[in-house]
Amino acid sequence: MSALCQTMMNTKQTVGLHHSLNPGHISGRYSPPYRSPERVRCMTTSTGNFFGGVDDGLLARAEVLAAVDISKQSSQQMMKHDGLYGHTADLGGHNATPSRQQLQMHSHPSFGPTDVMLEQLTSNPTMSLGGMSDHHMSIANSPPMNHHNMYAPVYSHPNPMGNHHGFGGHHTVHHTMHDTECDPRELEAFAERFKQRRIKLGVTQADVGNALANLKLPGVGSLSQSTICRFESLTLSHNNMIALKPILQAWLEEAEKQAREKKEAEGQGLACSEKKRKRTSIAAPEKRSLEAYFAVQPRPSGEKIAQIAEKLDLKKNVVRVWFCNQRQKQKRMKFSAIAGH
DNA sequence: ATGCATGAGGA
DNA sequence: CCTCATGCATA
Repeated sequence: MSALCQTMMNTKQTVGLHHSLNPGHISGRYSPPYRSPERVRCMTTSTGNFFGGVDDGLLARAEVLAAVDISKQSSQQMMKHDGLYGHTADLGGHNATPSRQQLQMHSHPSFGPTDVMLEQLTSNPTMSLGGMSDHHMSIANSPPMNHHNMYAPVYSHPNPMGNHHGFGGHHTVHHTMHDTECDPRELEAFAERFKQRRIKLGVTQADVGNALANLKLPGVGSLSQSTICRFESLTLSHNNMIALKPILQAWLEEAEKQAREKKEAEGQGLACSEKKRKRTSIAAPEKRSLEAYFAVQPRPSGEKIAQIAEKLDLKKNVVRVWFCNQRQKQKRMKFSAIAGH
């Protein structure tokens, strides 16, 4: 098991924040106001399955057949389906995922300097959902920060020497990985403790996310409520969990320290602009179909995706993204084999 | 808590 | 186009 850990821990990556995000001009999949006309169009007028959810089994089978059929009649080939991860194990185990670095700074144009008052680090019971705003600014990664820790939140360069982590000889390894344990058990325990203490402090997940920026750790900006939530519920990739742990740990310690010393509330006023993104909602029947397709081919080719999209009356990009997200989902800790404890 | 989406980085 | 880390919007 330790070997397993080793193999999947060789991804160091940044915890930077990106997303400069612009208003939802994107691709016109969402209509600005209210309910978008598109979001539910697939519910009743869809291709052929308009059954509320009666026979799933049959439907699923039918869809699978359809999927196979499609690939035959038009592609006549299986393309390159290399996604062999029907077995819930890999988590990037086989592929020594390199790494990535993503850091970029963007501060909200409207709010420059960000008042610093350590606000959210400790919040008193009176209010807890202080900053729902989005002032993600972020990091300026600093090169010289990685200690022995291979999971430094930010790493500065691609590392030319290659094999930094000996996942090749995964067995005699135990070396430098103290505080950044790759042990799922440890992570789980920490996540649990973290949540408990966070709640005790009366801080919301969103607060934590925003407060992270105040820690001013190199390469660490704020995070969303989503991410904090996923960390606590272990629904992040193993590597992601490991990368975030030290950061959240740092916040926790800092917050508890300050909670001890002082108690003062502060709200950071942040107005939100007008940037509403409409979330596409894929109706159940279509979703079931997609799942069926996914079962037989987790990584359909672009052409196949187009076919599926047409068949389900969904935009191709929506289908593509759905598959991407589905694949990612499989790799999340909670459901991956290694997390099984 | 989660579904769908964006974007960086890498082939 | 994919993978991954993340986020907005929403159930």
